[in-house]
Amino acid sequence: MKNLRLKSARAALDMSQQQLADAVGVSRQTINAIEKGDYNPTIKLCIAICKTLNKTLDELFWE
Amino acid sequence: MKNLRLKSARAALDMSQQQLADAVGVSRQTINAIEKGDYNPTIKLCIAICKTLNKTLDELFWE
DNA sequence: ACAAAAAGTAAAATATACTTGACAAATAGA
DNA sequence: TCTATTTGTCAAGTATATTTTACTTTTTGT
Repeated sequence: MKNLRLKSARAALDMSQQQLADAVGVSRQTINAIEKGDYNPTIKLCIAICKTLNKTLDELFWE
Repeated sequence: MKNLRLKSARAALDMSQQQLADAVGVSRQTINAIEKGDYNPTIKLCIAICKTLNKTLDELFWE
């Protein structure tokens, strides 16, 4: 299932996938894959994404 | 840095590392390493741990 | 309509999460 | 003290997260 909360939080800051990827130090494809939902990032990356987007783990990754 | 919140939540349910490991489907060494803090589990595993211990991601893994 | 940027996707390579097996140190109970 | 359980730790192997390159499709701006 897609992570629409992540996509939405990124859009709210007007960031591209590339910009978010650069900010957290991964490739654009990794961000794309996380939003697409077909895999399982590390918690460290999730936390970096949350901090960049001013959200918490529960807000973006809790089910 | 050690994850003492995880260790504490596990102790509160009187579970051994082995029992938690079995409950979430990983090895005991993986649980030990996460509590020891010297690595970076996947979000899927973190969520499984949280559900088993009746906690949320923010409670156990947010900084 | 056109061009440029952003997003979706895929295959092969690399980095690292996680397993297995094993053993020592620490803790708990009789 | 003695034994059993739990925890800490290590090395080698396997599974998978992430990268790189590359190409197509979709969206955005003029």
